[in-house]
Amino acid sequence: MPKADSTTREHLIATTRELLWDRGYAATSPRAILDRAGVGQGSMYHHFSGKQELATAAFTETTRDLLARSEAALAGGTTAVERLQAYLAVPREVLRGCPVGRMAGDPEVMAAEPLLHLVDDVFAQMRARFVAIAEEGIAAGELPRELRADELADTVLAVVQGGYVLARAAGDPAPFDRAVAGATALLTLVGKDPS
Amino acid sequence: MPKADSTTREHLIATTRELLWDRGYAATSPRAILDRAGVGQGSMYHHFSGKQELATAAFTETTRDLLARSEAALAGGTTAVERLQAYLAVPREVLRGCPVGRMAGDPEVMAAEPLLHLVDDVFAQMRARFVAIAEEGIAAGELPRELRADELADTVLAVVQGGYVLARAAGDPAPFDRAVAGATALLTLVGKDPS
DNA sequence: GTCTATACCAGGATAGAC
DNA sequence: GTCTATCCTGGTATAGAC
Repeated sequence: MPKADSTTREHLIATTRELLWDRGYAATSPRAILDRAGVGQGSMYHHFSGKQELATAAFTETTRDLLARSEAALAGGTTAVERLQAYLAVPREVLRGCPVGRMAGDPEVMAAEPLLHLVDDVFAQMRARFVAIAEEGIAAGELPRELRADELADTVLAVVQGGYVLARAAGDPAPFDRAVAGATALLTLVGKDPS
Repeated sequence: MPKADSTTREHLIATTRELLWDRGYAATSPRAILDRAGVGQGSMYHHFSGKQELATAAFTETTRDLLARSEAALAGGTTAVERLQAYLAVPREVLRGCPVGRMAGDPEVMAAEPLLHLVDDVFAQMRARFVAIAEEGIAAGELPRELRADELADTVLAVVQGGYVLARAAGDPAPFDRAVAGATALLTLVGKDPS
């Protein structure tokens, strides 16, 4: 496999990643990808079987990157509360939406097994990570025993995903920022006074 | 305007409401609406200028209903914490998604001014309601003064909207339920001990 | 008012030349 | 490997009969 091969292929993937993020899956047409990438149809159908396979390759990279950056953020604190707050505080392109969460609402994604699985998998991995952190916090007495680790994990995930929804609806990142700030404050309050 | 007029019109609207909820706007074709409603193209284009106008009429009814039911839930408690928790506890068809929030992710909705405005407006009204409730709670000493009412309002909204996203990604309502339960627990904890 | 027939454009995939 | 031409399908809207 020559080097030139990989170059066009990677270019198509990079272009597709951008479009998937901005428009979702259903609204990203092969034509739009090819126009933006500056190549003809032949290139795409040479490297991939079609739209779905290209999108899957592109989205696989996107999920890898996102998980890596989340992991980096979680490493940024020492206590459980600090680490969850560090995740909430990650800088995000709010109005562009979450590159992963956006896919969950796309009806065509629901019908495309490999894509659906990737979305599911990202959230499952983040959830597992957050559950472990919350459990440590509860065990260490940093967080009240009244909280359940699995519930808190999904609450944190949901605040971020829901914040994106609210921001997009308003055309303004402010609702996202407020939602995150509110969750951060709640964590600080319950962390301050473990019973 | 004769009665028969209104009947077909309302039938089209009701059918469209169902499809918008299940598939979103972009994925709801006039053909699908007409097939399900059992009428021809002529009926639709007689009563409405096209897909967008029909969808706007249908979605207007959807937002009215949703706001009414939210309002009913908020009336269900006495304290601020109880009222926000009552909203979180409203029974929802989780896997079907939020009929309003789902629209926020639809690229075609972003381009359809009247629809976008309706989505924005629903969240704005709910936010205003929640802010008022949270302010009362803080003023009454039920909620700690460290919390900001506007932030808490969006956090509650975001938990619900994000819960839908997580549930759809997983194909399972459990993440929604956990997210809501976690938020409910946090509210109880901060409400128990106002500083 | 409602129907069917038609028109037009775009999405997605294939064929075959270079 | 990549390009262009072509094909088929379905979304959306219009025309005109009943």
